[in-house]
Amino acid sequence: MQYQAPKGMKDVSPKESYKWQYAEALAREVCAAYGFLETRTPVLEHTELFQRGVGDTTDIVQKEMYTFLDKGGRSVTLKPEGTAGAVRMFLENKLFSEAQPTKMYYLYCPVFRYEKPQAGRLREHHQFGVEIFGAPRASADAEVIALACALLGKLGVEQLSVNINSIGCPECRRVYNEALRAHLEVNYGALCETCKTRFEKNPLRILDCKEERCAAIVESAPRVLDYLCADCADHFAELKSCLEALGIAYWVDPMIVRGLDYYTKTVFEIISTEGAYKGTVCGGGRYDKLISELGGPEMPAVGFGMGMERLLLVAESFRPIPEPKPVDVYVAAMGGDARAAGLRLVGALRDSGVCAEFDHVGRSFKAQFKYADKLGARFTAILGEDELARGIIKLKDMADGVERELPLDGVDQIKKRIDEKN
RNA sequence: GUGGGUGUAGUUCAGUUGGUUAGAAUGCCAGAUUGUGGCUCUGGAGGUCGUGGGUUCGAGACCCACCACUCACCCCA
Repeated sequence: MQYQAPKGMKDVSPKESYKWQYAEALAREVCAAYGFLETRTPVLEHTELFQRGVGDTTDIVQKEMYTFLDKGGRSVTLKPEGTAGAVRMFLENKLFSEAQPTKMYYLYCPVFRYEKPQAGRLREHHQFGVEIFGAPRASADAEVIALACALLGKLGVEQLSVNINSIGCPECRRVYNEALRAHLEVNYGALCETCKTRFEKNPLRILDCKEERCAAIVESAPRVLDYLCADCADHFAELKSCLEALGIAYWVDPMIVRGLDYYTKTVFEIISTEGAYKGTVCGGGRYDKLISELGGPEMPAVGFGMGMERLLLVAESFRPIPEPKPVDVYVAAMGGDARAAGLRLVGALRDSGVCAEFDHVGRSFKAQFKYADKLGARFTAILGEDELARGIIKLKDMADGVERELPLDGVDQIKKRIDEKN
């Protein structure tokens, strides 16, 4: 094979695009019901945006970004996640001066991370994400969680677990970090190498470590939830009661910390617990400091990102995605004049909203029938010299083989027969 | 970045200790039916055996390197 897509990048072929369109249509439906509007931002942003927004210490920024110099010598980066670009758009368009909150979503947003690809994790993937800016109350956190659950429900994903946690604001986190360090210090020698470097920079991340020895140490560590300040504790309590009000079952998982530095207070993950693909489908949280960190006003924010490739894997492990409707009528014409008449018929049918197909290969009648069958055509309109001379077509019902003569210009009658069938 | 597995037709795969012209199924095209699909039968097209080197009289098979895919780890969606 001479050319292939770059490593970790995958095509969506015409045969499978219906799956994406199905999920996208449902996502738009849910977003509309929840009052979110779509935003579209560039695939590229200035590198500083992510260094500042995602966090210099994260693995994403340190080693996973597609960063390069453009012809003007500026360092630009393919989006490694969706939020920073949305915030930049919000600020650049001065949307903060409108009535708040601003609720928006993005669909099929390509994001890039340079890492070794594996199941459900490519170098390029596409995100569905939502953000609410300017909404301090926990009902907003609950709303984005509810939105995610609603979409998953519509896709047939029933077995899921909503895991929530709070990592507090910078103030209570500082207190907690000290307590955590004090606990970890005793066992410092036993930590894995990466965790030793995390110890100074970001001890919270050690909670997330999958190394057995680290997990053992962390087990007895103090919990963030016990160190929340009054404001953050209230917020978390409010979140729980909002979720209860919305009828969303949840688990509090104090080990969720998320990989991005910008989170404050609420963090959450939605995990598929059954089916062929188990794992996180949706992750998000609150990031009250990010907008000001990127040069905007002090304004709270909450949102989530959902990898669409993974979403489709999960959805399909529960229930097949419905295939699009097949061709309504295949027009099989043979002979020069008949083909011309057939083309006119196809055009007229299409104008009236019928999905009509025509032969562009030069197949025999027989082969055209075969092909019509392959396309799943409900009807085949037969138009040969005889029919043309009589000004009719024979409309064959492919399911029972019954043919019926209809006038060649009888688009309405053909359409009526098709509508009866649908 | 670390460690495993796998690369043979469009696809899924056989291919014996290294031995003639690399096979099957499926899909595609055509014919049987000169104007009628699905079922059946017959035929056809389709392969630089991932790439490059090496061992050998002889390599799809053995050795080395590279590339790709894939799974796990790290991390994360």
